[in-house]
Amino acid sequence: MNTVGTDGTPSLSLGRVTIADVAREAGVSVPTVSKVVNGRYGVAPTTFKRVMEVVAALGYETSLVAASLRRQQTNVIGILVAEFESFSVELLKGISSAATGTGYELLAYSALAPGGVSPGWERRSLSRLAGTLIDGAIIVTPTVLIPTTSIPVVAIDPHTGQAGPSAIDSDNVDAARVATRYLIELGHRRIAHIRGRSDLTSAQLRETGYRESLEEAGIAFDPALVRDGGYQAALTAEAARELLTRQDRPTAVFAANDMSALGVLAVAHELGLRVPQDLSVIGFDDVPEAARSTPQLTTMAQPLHELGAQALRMLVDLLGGNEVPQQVLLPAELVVRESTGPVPLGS
Amino acid sequence: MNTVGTDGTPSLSLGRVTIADVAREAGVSVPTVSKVVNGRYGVAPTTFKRVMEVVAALGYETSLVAASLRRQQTNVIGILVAEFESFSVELLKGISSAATGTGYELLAYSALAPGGVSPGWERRSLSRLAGTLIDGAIIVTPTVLIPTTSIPVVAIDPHTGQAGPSAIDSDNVDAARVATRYLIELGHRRIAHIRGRSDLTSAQLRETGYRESLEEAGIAFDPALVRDGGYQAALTAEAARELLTRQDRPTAVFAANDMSALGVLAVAHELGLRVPQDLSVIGFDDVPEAARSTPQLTTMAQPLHELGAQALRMLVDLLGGNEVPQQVLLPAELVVRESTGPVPLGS
DNA sequence: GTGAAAGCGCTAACAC
DNA sequence: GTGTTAGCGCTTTCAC
Repeated sequence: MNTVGTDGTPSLSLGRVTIADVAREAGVSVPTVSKVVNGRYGVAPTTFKRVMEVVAALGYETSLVAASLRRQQTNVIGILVAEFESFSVELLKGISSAATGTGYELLAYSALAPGGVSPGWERRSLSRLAGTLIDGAIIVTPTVLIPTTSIPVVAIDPHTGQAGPSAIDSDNVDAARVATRYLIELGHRRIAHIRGRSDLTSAQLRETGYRESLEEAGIAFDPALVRDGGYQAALTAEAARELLTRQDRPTAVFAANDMSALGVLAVAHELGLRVPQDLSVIGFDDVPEAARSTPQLTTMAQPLHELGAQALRMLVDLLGGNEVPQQVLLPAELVVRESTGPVPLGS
Repeated sequence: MNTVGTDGTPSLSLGRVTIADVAREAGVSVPTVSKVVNGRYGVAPTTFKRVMEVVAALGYETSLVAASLRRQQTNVIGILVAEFESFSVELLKGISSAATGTGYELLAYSALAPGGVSPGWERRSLSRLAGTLIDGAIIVTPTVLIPTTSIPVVAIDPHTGQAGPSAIDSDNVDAARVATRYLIELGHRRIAHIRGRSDLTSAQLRETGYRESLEEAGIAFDPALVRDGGYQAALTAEAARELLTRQDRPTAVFAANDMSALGVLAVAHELGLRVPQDLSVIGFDDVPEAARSTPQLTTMAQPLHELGAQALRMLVDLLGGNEVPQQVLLPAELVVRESTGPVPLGS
């Protein structure tokens, strides 16, 4: 990119300043500049000084790409997400604060598959980045089981199946039990459940918790009250419409996550049902939107920041050659807001 | 990394699968694999098929790093942030949704300077990534004026000074006027202002709007009521303590952003001042925390998602060789919650 | 239609 | 102390 004019001075081209530009300008070889820049021993003080001056003057900064191609280590941790939305971004905040001071830089990557989430995005991203750009990765809600890879990996909200990477998650069964039990305590007996993404353990475990609480209360499980929402508001809408237009419609809905719960709220509104007078809705996650909806959403709050922070700490441990647990479960907490209330009279 | 056993089959080493592994396995040369993978013309159908099969079998994916070192273009857009916190992360959501379908991938990068924000982090990150890893960049709240660089850049909440890159921001002067005017309408006359980061135009313009509204209402500007908060809760605390322990303390505070406003709320609580009965507080940004504080924060809501989305669209335009405006201003909106109220009797 | 050679910017080994 | 050589994984001429 950069060229040298006929007078020998570097031209002010638009390209990036390379190590060769610095070497030429300082009158030394490329490896010498490399040594100076990386603080290696074996450089004369005067040479060191001269090179540093040129580096400063030219504003040279080593290219992450070139360096990482050659080196085995980059001190960069990758966070792989399908897209940047409420859930992943809350985790990111926790990861970021935990990463401060560790010496690692953060690279959050989203391949943004056109046409929705394409299964296997994380395997693809991982292959593209691992071994070169990043030293380790945190993968958020993977769509496939991550194979044992070249670099340490930690999953948040992991995929179903055995033998995946180390994973962090909320105690989904317990949280789902608490959520369902809360609705039961409010007097509800016809409680629907909007399932999450069936390939994630979290979705399966939340359904398990739901069923367990029903059973515990002696309420027969009714398959007609369980629908798929895929953790997305849009996918939930149709399911909710079916559920809420039944003649024996449920008086309460436990949605597998907040996005789904918000989808239920929208459909309820559209059908003229008042929440919580006619219908109670409880979500899961406590993303920021939960506190901003009308009515505000009652939900099982996941410690999203802490989930992210723990994942980062585990990954740093792994990177340091330490052993880490195969699975860590953090407790979720019931946050009562406005979308839940006593069962309607006459139900 | 990958080795070939004495029997000629590739060993199952832990390293990444390289193009050479695929070539060897398929019995073709490396360039041929490259052509197949990149869909170039001039490959026999049978060869194409065989290579693709090996690619699938081995799970090969081209390395972003190696490819971008050689290529001039990567189809990756970089988002450079100091750290992942409420503000930057809300922008990220907007950027992400606007980027879907454009064919660009997103790489959000945080160098996480140890010991707080180090000035110039974005210049450093940009140098490390530009020209190789990313085709263009969006820089959030830069700490220095970004020089004209090798790649297109768009700034959100730009640095002061002339001739920076194209920038997106809220209409800060107008928004600050609205905020201050609202407090005045509530009867307040002793209105303090916690300034933002003085190197950002947003902070300067918010102070300008504040002063203009005071003047408009015939209230003399009192320098003693203006303190620095640096857009951070922690930095704001001391300033707020000074302000609120004065005998002629203000009855209202206009904080330059929500983090500062939250800092004021904390100090007020600590001093036993009731908000809004004893003190009104208004913030700026409307980050998620604003709706979750006690009391909930009245604030000037920036269209954070839209700011991010616009930035992305501008960058894509720039990347496409189109002209874009030097500056785009989006309107902010007053969101009244619980932290503001009429001036206390007897003040 | 295919492969040999060169080179992107950098760092690691090893001469000198 | 410093420079020469090699090579990371890939793409791009350009012969054959």
